[in-house]
Order: sequence, then C-alpha cells, then structure tokens
Amino acid sequence: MPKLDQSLLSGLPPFSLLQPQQIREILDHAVSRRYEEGATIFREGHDADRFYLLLDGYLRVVRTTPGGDQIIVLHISPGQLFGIAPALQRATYPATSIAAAESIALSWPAGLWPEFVSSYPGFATESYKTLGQRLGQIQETLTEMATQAVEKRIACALLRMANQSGRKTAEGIEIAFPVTRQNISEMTGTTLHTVSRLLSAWQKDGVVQSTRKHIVVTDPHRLVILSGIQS
DNA sequence: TCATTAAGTATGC
DNA sequence: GCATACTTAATGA
Repeated sequence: MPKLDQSLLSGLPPFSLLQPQQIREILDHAVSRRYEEGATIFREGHDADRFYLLLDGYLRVVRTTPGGDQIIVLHISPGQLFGIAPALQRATYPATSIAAAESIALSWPAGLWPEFVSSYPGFATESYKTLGQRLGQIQETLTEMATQAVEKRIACALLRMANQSGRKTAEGIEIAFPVTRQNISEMTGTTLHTVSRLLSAWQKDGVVQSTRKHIVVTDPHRLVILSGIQS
C-alpha cells in the first residue's frame, strides 16, 4: 500500500493539534479503502473491530427497526470520524454504514482507540464533541418526527443535507450525493409517494429542482419557511 | 392529513 | 429491454 499523505489529516479537527511526527504514526497504522456507491462499510450488531475516518464521499448511517424498515439516522461527510463504537465502550456497531456515493475511508483497529486518546492531545475532546453533536442531532430529528407535519419534516431533511453537503451552483444549493425519494422517506418516516408528491409541488413552485437521485434547492429561504423553524 | 394501492411514465445500464 | 426511479390518481383511515 502506498504511504498516505500527511495533509490528509493535518487540517481535521481531531488531529489539528498534532505534530507532523504524530500524524505520521497515525497514518502508518491506518488502512485506506475505497467503497462503491451502495457498499456497506460495517453492519449494525457486528463486532466493532475498527474505527473509521471518511476522507471522501458520503455515507448513510442506517438502523433497522424491529418491523424491518430502514431508518436513515444521519449522514457522514468528509473529514468526520465514524464507527467509533470503541469510544462508547461498545463491542458491536450500533448502526450500519453505507456509501451513499463512491467513498474513501481510513480505518484503525479498535484496540488503538485508548492509545489515540491518551497520546494525542485534543483527539479525545474533539471526538467526544462530534459524538455529542451527533446525539443532539439525532434527538432533534426524533422529536421533529414525533411532533411536526410531514411537509416540515421533509423540508428539514432537505435543509440538513443542503447544509451538510451543499455545493453552490448557478441554480442554487446542490445536494452533493445521490438521494432517492425512498431515501428521504427513510429519513422522515413517511412514504416515497408523499415525498414524490411534495417534491413535484415544490418544483412547480420553484423551491427545488430534482432529477433522478439528484436534488438542487433553488430557493433555500422558502424552504426554511416551509420547515417552520422559529427565528 | 397522510398511507396505501395501483397503474402508469421516465431513465440509465 | 429490463430493473429501478419517479409520478399521479383514487380511496379510505
């Protein structure tokens, strides 16, 4: 395997305080892998033997309900740690990670986690910070699901994806990874039909533009209003 | 207000 | 040309 470049990590929060020498050590223990769109990185309930860092691409983090339906819990963007079950003292992964687009990730053996935490300043605090932020986000979506009408939930989901992965184009903010109506229904606890109808209506109103697996938010402000967020 | 059923069109490998 | 993505209408909880 080729040596990995130092610049991969030096700008990322969990590693930003480290010396080049320390980053070298970390990279020398890392395994780099490419994942096709749709590929599973690890599965819910399986042994959490490694933890990961997404270098490029996007992931869906998915849980399966007792009833067998999939729920998309959150998305992972480049630069984020994921699969950090070792940090939670867990022996198994709490969710499944699937590449939403072609992706590249680094990974390390779970056994190295305590060493990372103790030897690298800032690593622990930064990891636990993202962990906390994620928990907060999940909780927020959960209460949103329980209290808000479908239209608002879908508007929120689109805004979250646009905020997290949005690229500005001439037409508006483009969601950077492939998303189907089915996917959005799995994020919002509704059906693909309802999502399809709403997106069609919003397209007619000029709020979004969508083709298959591809969505551009053309009027973010209107979408914010539709989402019912209080200012 | 929304899910379900059902029946269609569009799109990309 | 087939599977997958998407659309639309109708019906009923």
